[in-house]
Amino acid sequence: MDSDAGSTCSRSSSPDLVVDDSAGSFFSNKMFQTYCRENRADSEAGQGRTEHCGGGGKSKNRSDPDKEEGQDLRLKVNSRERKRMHDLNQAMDGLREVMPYAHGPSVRKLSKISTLLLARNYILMLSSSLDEMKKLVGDVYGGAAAQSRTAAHPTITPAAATVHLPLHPLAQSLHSLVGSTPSALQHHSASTAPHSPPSTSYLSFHAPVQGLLKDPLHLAGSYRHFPGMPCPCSLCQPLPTSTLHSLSMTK
DNA sequence: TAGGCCATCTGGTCCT
DNA sequence: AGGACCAGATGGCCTA
Repeated sequence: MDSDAGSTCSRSSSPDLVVDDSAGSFFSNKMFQTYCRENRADSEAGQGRTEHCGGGGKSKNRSDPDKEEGQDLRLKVNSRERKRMHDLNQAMDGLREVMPYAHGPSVRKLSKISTLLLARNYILMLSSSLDEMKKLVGDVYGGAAAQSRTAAHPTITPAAATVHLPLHPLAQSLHSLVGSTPSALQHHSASTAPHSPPSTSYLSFHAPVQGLLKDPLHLAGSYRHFPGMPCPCSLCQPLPTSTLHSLSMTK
């Protein structure tokens, strides 16, 4: 397809570039070009046919409304499909927003496949961290509760302890998770149990997924981790300098 | 320049 | 019948 107008919207998955697909801009950009091209092609084809048929005006009159109807249908279908894909991309952007990688104008957007793979591993990492934390809290406050009972202190339930005690170190580690947009995950941490400090494991891929990409650090080529800012967080520390360098990529 | 990623078009299939 | 979903094809943009 000739999609010259695609230059204006070829990276339109980000909300600010998404072309309003509603009726107001129905013929904007590519749609307009396609519409013009098809009209031109049709008129040319119509000319050719009339020339070829040698004045078959009747058949032309009969076929044109059908053709226009078909065109309208095709345009409608195209528009719906475009809108569907835009919605999908918006959802993908929403997912990117809550993913633990640096967001910014100088940072290249995660690709779709990278977003999905990172999301998967992020969820797996959070799940295992949550399990680990539950275990730890159970161990610590199981003993603490027994002690408090003997000391006539108010009983602290493990759930309450989960909410209060480990918040400080976790808040720090959360910083490393959310990168430059710590607020992105704040509602998560507030509504769910706190998590243990993240490991770097969520950045790498587990065996079944690994085959999808050339290397486990394929993600690294898609975004920069804390651009321009040395990050002392636990997530960055274990990574060798060379790895961090390969992680960074500017536009 | 090759390869990756993407948007769009298009035809097919399934569902309501 | 109309709409949603899907996958293949195509062409543009960007980066190494």
